[in-house]
Amino acid sequence: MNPQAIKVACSNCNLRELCMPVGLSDQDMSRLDELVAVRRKVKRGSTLFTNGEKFTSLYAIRTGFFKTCLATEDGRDQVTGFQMAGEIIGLDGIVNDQHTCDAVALEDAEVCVMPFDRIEELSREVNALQHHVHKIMSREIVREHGVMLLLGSMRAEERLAAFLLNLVQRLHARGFSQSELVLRMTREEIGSYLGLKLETVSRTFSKFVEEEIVEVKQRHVRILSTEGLQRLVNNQAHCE
Amino acid sequence: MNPQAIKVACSNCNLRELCMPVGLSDQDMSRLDELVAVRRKVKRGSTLFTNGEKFTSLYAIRTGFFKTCLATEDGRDQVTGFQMAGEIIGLDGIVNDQHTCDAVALEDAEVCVMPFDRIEELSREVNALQHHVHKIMSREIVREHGVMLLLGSMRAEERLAAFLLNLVQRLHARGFSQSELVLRMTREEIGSYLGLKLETVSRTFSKFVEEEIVEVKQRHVRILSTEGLQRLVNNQAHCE
DNA sequence: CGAATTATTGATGACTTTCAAGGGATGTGG
DNA sequence: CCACATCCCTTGAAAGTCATCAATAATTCG
Repeated sequence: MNPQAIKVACSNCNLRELCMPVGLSDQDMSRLDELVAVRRKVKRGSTLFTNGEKFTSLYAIRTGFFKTCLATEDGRDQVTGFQMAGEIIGLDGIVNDQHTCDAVALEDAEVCVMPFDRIEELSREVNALQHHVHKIMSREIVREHGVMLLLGSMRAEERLAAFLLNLVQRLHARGFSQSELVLRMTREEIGSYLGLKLETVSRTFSKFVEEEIVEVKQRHVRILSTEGLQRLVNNQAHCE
Repeated sequence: MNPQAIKVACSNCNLRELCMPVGLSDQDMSRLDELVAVRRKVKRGSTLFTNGEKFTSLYAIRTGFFKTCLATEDGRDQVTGFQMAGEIIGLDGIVNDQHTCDAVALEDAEVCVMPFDRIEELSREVNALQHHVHKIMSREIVREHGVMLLLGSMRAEERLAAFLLNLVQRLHARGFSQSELVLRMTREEIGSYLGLKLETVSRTFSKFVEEEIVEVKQRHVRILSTEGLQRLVNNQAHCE
């Protein structure tokens, strides 16, 4: 059986509270089932879309873990985000009808493909969907403001602490532990996201271990003191 | 006469190509005139909206110049953008029905107030408006990706060069010079946006002057070598 | 005109990067 | 199932970049 032919139904999806509007009538909900054209599997290491590619759809992550990253001709490189189940990617492509970054699966993944013209069509008829789409985009804008604050005003320790707290909080919202996590990305990818070199990320992890804030075994991280991380992020030391 | 009572019409506005969809029928265009409830004047130094304030409207800048900035309780501070005539601000407020940053006028300004529920209503009926709203939000997301690249991977000179090029390019799109500009913000505000201290911004300006890339007299900047700035931004030196 | 804000410049120091080397982990093919 | 190649991570030493502290000058605004 072709996996792409599997009948898709948001109304039955256990992630729907993450990607869909809440409080829909049954009628509206069943209309939303039309949103997802197909599902698509993406192997670890391969791309869901790439810079320059024509934009057609938004993608809701069902399983797996992605990074989005910019690569300029002159060799600069920036991870702009890490995305997990229930999150929507592809918003960058709307403005110029083509994607402006790469979305790379960091582990085998599956996404729901939602053709954007269908989203716009349904949005005109289902008010809750319309508003939901607006909220998703606004949320991404606000998230990026936070990253700008991080990159613009935090030191290495603070950045990594904020990063870990953010990750674990999102994982917890998905039913995972509040204190344990498995990083799906390399030190280099973390560094790129945080505006640091991989050695700095590694050293900062080591420092946290020394201070008994976390335990680290390669990509397995156990947070021993959430407050310790919080204190770092809220540090007043470097502010006027 | 109450200035807020002035009859507002996007269809006659000389900025409409900047904030409105293009290629509308006369009929749709006249419908869009309903979008703008009133205009509002904002004195230099005062805020259009502030963090925590209830979100009601998006704002199209008619005249003047704004900064948007985040301020956390622990004293961190980050300018997230500078906005000029024809640009839309307030998108951050949609997701949680309240603004998450401050919008401060850096010179006396006037904005068109567009109640968001009216935008959503009209969006359902005028497809071009719906798509335009999506594009504006997507554009903001892409812009922020660019800022992340800047903050995450560029050195001071490169950041300031990119900043100047971006500013002058936007001003040029509004009919101003390609080579001369008046900064509306302080060195500290530039620094906050670029993740640098004001002294570093000042020093970097001085270095550019020494290298005869720009002339600087306080806030008046004349670009002598756009290519020089471009070369800095596209520098391969710090990339793998 | 004077106070306050803004900008410049120098000296010093902190933090991060760069360069380098070695150890572990992972995965593939024999 | 082991061996080997590759990738990833850690750690040290040195260098570079930017921040901080401080003093002065220029400008703006009431």
